[in-house]
Formats: sequence, C-alpha cells, structure tokens
Amino acid sequence: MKKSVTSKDVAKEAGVSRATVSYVLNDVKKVKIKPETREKVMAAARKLNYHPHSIARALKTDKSMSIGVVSRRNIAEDRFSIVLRGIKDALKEDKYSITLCSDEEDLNGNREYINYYLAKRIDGVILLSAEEVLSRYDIKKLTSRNLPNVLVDYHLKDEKLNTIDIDYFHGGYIATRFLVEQGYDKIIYFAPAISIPQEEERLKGVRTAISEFDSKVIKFKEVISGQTGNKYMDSITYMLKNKDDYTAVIISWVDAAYKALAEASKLNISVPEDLAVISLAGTHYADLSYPKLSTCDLPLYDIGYESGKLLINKIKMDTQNDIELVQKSLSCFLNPREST
Amino acid sequence: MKKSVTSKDVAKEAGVSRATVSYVLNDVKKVKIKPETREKVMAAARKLNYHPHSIARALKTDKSMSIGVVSRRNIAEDRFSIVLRGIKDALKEDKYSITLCSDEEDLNGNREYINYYLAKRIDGVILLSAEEVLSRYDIKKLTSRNLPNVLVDYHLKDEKLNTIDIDYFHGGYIATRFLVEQGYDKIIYFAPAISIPQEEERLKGVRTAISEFDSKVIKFKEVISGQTGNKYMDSITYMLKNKDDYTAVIISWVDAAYKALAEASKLNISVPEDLAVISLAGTHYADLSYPKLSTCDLPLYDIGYESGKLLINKIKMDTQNDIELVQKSLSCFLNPREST
DNA sequence: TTGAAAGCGCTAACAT
DNA sequence: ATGTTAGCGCTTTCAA
Repeated sequence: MKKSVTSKDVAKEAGVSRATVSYVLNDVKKVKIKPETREKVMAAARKLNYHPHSIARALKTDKSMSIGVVSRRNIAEDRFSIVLRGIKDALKEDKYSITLCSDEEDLNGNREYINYYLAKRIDGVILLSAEEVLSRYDIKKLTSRNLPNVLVDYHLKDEKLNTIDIDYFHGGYIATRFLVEQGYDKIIYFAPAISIPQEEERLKGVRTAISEFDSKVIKFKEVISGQTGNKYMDSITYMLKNKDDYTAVIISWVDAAYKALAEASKLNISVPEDLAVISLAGTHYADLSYPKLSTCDLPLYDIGYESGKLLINKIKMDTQNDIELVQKSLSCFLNPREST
Repeated sequence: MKKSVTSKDVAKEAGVSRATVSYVLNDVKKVKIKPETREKVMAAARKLNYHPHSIARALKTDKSMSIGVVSRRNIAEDRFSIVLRGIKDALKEDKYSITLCSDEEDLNGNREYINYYLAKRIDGVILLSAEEVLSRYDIKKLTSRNLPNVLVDYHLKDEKLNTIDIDYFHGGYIATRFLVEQGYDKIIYFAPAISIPQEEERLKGVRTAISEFDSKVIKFKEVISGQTGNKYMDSITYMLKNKDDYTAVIISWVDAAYKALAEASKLNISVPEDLAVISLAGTHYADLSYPKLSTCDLPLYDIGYESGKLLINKIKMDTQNDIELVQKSLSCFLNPREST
C-alpha cells in the first residue's frame, strides 16, 4: 500500500501551512490568498498529484457528498437506468455521488436506506416508486429523522413531501386528443384493474379529452383488464375480439400494447387500418414491432434530473429553514409511429 | 441538527471505555469480553439507538466499504439493472455498498472512477462493458495504481486481468444445436458487421455446432448485416427476402430478431413454419411478440453476482499477495418459445 | 494574509 | 479482560 499524498505533504512542498492548502484548494471565499501563494500551492498539488481524501473531509464537514437512490424491489427494468442517468447528470455539478440503496429491512426491521443515513453514508435520499405503496410508517421515518428526501412518481399529493411526479393525466389527455385529431371517433380505453393514482390520473386524462372533444367522438368505452398472468392476456384478447366497430384503442401499459399488437395479428385485425393502437408509456422496442407502436412517452430522464437537483437543494437548505415544499409534475410527450 | 450518538456516549452509558464498545460492537475475535460486559454494551447501544459512524470508521481503517460500478456511456438499457441487482446481492453479506461511477473524464482527463478511488470513496471497481473497447491506457491506469478491479464482459483474455465473461461461444453453440435437434437442417446465421470478441465467439460457437452436426445440416450460410440505421434494417429485409429454402435463422442481436419478426410478418413469411427464428440474447419482450421469440439468454444476474463476489475477494486479498488471476465465463441458457 | 491547533468519531496498539 | 491514547486527513476558529 503506497502511502498517499496528504495536504500536509502539499503544505511542506509549497512551504506553507496545511490551512493555506485547504483555503486554496477549496477556493474559500472569505479568505484572501496572495496570488503567488496560491500558485505555489497549486503547483505543489499538481506536482505531488494530490487528491483530497474525501472521507476525511466528510468526517470533518459531516457531509458524505453522496445521496442514496432507492429502488424498491420489483423495479421496472428499463426505466431504472434512464432515471438513474438523469439523477447522475443532475448531481455532477455539485459533485455528489450516487449510492445505490435497497429498501430491504435488516434483522431489526430497519430499512437499508435509513441505516445508510444514520451511518452518515448518505446525505439524502431519492425514492423511486415501483407500483408499490409507501407505507405511512415509512413516510414518518423519513420525515421524523429529517432525512432530506424526494419521492419520485409516488403521487402522494396529500402528504407534505417533496415530490417529482409524472403527469399521467396529461399523458392520457394528449394521447386521446391525438387520436381524435387523427380522425378516430370510436375509441376504447384499455387499462389494468389496479387502483393506483397513476392509473386513475390517466383515466381522468382520457375522459377529459373525450368529453372535451365530445362532438368528434361517436363512441367511447373503457375496458378493464386483469392485472397479471392469464387474466391479463385473456382480457387483451377479449377486448380485441369485442372491438366491434371501434377504430382505436388507448392502452395504458406498454406490455399490454405489445401483446395487443401480437394478438391483433393473430386475429387478423390490421393495425392501424382496423384498429389504431397507442400506449401510454414508451419503450426502446416501439421501433421494432410491426407496425411500429405509437406511444406517449414518460419523461424518465427528466424526473431523474429534476429529483436530483431538488434533493441537492433540500440538502443545502437543510441548515436553514426548510419550509417550502416542491411538488412538480412533468409532462409526457407523444411519439406517433405506425400503429396510429 | 440533532447531535448524534457516538461510541463515547455508549461507553459512558455502559460504564466502560470506548475501546470496549468498539470491541463488542465489531465482535473483535482476538479480544475476550466478559459476557456481562458485552451485554451491558449491547443494552446501552440499543437504548441510545447508536449507529456507528461509517465515515469515521472508513477514515480510520482506510476502507470506504463501497465499490464503484462503472457503466460506460452507451450502456444497454435493460441489461444494466439486472446486472446491478446481481452485484448488489453479492455485496450484501460483506456490507459493501455500490457507488455509481461513470467513465467520463474531468478537466484534467482523469476518469471519474479513478478519481473516486484516489479520493478513497471506493475500494475497488467493477467495469461493465458496453460494446466499447477499453483502451490500453485505461487498463494501465487500472493496474498501475493497483486499484482492485474486475472487468465484466470485456473478453480481454490476453491481458492479466480479473474477468467475468459471458460464454458467447456456448450460447451460439447451444442455440444452433437446439435448432438442429428440432430438425431444422437449412440454417442461416445473421450477425452484425462488427468485430468484437463477443460476436466472434458467437460465430465460432455456431460454426462449431454446425460442423459437429454436419450430417444433419444440409445448408448453412452466414449473413452479415449493417450495424446501424437503415443499413441495419435493410440487411434484415435482404436476408429475409433471400432466404430461399432455408428454414431457420439464428440472429445474434435481439433487436434484429425483433425486427426480423416484424419484417417476416410484412413479407408473409410465417414463423416458425416458413422460417424459425432464435436470438442469441434474451429480453423481457420475448413473451410479448407474435410469435413469442425463442431466445438464448445471457446470464446477466450471474455476471453481476460473480463479479461482486470476486471483487470483494480481491479487495480482501489486496494486503496479501495478489497473484492469482480469476477469469470466469458463464453459460447462456436456452429459452425456447414459439418462434422455433 | 497566513499559521497553529483542535477536533470530527472511530480503531487498535499498547498498557494495565 | 478492559482502559488509555494516538492518530487517520481534513476543515476552521482563533491568533498572529
């Protein structure tokens, strides 16, 4: 183990004190350094290839300069890395790093991310939703320990929490409006039988658009699918078989939209001629199907970026009065392809 | 900011010294603690809700208990999170955490993960490949600073490096053998025009199986596709249009396999009746296409898990003589669905 | 404008 | 079997 270069070494090399080295290297404003001294220090640091020991600094300043990103157990696969990249980019400027946390409980029933915080490994936490509810107990733990936090895509507007959400209402709305504008006038909305805020907002968005364009829409119906396994598949087939003279379907889950494309092909339903299909989430594979799937994409990168920036602000403000709440909702965007 | 509980507080509460607290809580073997003392300490810690300050410990022990996971720029989306989960699980037992690193260079041309290491934020690093070559320069940096590391899926067997690879040869081999066993005797191998070890191994695997089952294979040809954009698409269509009496195609990239399914549908080629399709990588979407895509899946979770375990071993051995090299290659596994 | 020195919370060598 | 204490590398108050 090669002994590493410390600020002491740099101080000696530059012929100054360790304090001065710290002042120079951290560019401390309230201390004036003679330009030539500054230069000496810089030169010495460069010569010795000095790297500040971030652990020592963290101990002194009581800031780990790392934030926890918590992915709950059944995290959606491809979404995750996109959101992560957004967070990473947001952290760059302030030189925070990301520590990956789970929400698993240890032997004493404490969640990993809480433990990391108590052990001072992280300064704050971003919680990513995963179709799972955050219990009131967890929320309490979060706030009572005043752990700086932001909740991403949880849609818990009633709580006093910093949140970055996806505007699912808007997604449902623009997808529907798009269909109407394209001339589709008999529309089905196909959604899973699950009562989470995300799906409720989508439904409201769709309904709002439908009623708004009332004069242009002849028929509209809602079909609720099973959630998983065979039920899920079956309800897609059922919906397709009973499409009657409906000309377009909005499908909230992208997997279901894929499946619908496949089933339609089996049933000799041409897309989009017999039935247009649009899903309320995007995916890498949308370009690879036949026909290419039209989607209304989620702002995944953006929710990452925004939540990163927000959390850093919260951490910085933590010493001051932390009164103001931030609750943002980011828009979805249309990506029409061949299926509409 | 509530003052946090330190080992000093616990010591006072238990009426012992801080050293004793440390001995008890860290379960130090070479020190004997009277059972009742131990109990007193435990009780005090529990009562005060003590959490060791991991930063302070890290400073003292010169171990951050975190490893860096480096995802290169254009990381494949859904692969990433699966590998990550494997790593996370591997780290659990030894209580290491994951710090996400990029390989971006700072103003001085130093890569982020190197800087994190020099700043003592991480004890070692796992590098995940992403169809990009690791330069000799980077390799040198890695080894010369003796930064504990393991390279995942880089296929750099000539170098003296710890590596966890995917056995692409085996993947190509079993996929081909499977086809032959199913009775397909006129086979196309469709691969991208890119000379990376991964694709070369796949090709060898396919060829090996073909020659091994020589008597059962009537025709075999290799079609090389364009890599990106239109060229890529065009070559898939071209391959399909010129399939002649070939009855099966092995496609190395899963995206291309998807595209092939879509194009086949357009061209009225029935899968698998007219042409069987199997891809040499898996994906979540394989179950959603029509027909469902047969795949030969990559051991993504496993390479994560194995690399995590390996890196921890390397870190632990670092003080001792670190002579032995570990180079593993993990097998792919068949997932036959409807397209074969 | 710069330096001396305390101290963050922990571990571990050494003393008892 | 347990206590004393030095010191990890840094920042920052206070003194010069």
